[in-house]
Amino acid sequence: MISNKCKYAIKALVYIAGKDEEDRAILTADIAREQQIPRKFLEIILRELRNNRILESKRGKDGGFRLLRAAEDISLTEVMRIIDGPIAMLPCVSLNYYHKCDECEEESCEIKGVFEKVRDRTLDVLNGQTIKSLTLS
Amino acid sequence: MISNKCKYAIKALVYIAGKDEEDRAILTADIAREQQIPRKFLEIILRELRNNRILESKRGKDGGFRLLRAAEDISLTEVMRIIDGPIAMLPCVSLNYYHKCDECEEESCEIKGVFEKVRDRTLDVLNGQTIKSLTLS
DNA sequence: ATAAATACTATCAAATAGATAGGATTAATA
DNA sequence: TATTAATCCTATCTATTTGATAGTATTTAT
Repeated sequence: MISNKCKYAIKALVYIAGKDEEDRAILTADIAREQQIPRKFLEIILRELRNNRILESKRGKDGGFRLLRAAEDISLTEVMRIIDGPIAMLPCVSLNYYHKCDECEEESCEIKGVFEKVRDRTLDVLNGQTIKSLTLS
Repeated sequence: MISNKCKYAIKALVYIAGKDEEDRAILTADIAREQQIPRKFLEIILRELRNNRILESKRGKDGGFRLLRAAEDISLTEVMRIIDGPIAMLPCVSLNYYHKCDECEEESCEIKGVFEKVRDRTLDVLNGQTIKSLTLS
């Protein structure tokens, strides 16, 4: 399962992308209210997205958040990896967070192959998705 | 990611299935040693698999564990669901552990569709797999 | 100055992960 | 019946993650 935090992050980004034509920074409070996300928790999430160059923020009056890039250039997998880390089901088949299992040798691992296939089929679905494509659905 | 516990469970079952022709109960200590799994932790896992009718156990001298069903009748998903719970990435798309998200209405959820596809492609891979098929790979 | 926003720091509670310890119970067998 | 070898059970523990809240500092437009 993805975490609530990750779900909130995706929903917040889709919400911001949906307000794009308004040409103003989007408020944490608005997102929190509309998407039913705990406000202070959302603050943390938005700051994390800003620190990872998904969002830009402006402080003070008329402040808020905007997408730093076009919505079609922000992939779903990028957001998921920032918030939750690996997408793969085993560390030893992760493309972005690979590390060897302590207890087993990969050459003789009986389960690695299956989870490589799961990873590939999962990425087949996720790789095509962007904040833009989610906004349209 | 699946938990270590789940990985241990699968590996233990594959190990037991591999010793099938020997017609004797398999010891926790042997599995722990061969598969490099912490022994006391493995005890808990094996008991849990027994409680869920995957394994049978015999106590006392000459005791140990055996598969309760044929290895080809124990699916990978069944084991994963016993140990880790849902396979899906969102509660609202889980087939076996469904529950509605607190904060969103499913009819208007922008992300549900994608994660339904992920679930389906994941199960396409996992559903064909059994403890037997893993033993052969 | 004031108001309105994000930024930051600290903290917290509950759940989960990943175990470990120690003794109770059961069963085979000498 | 004593011994040995195994699972069973209960309790406990530490660290991490999840999901969040509180309070204050800082920035910015007007």
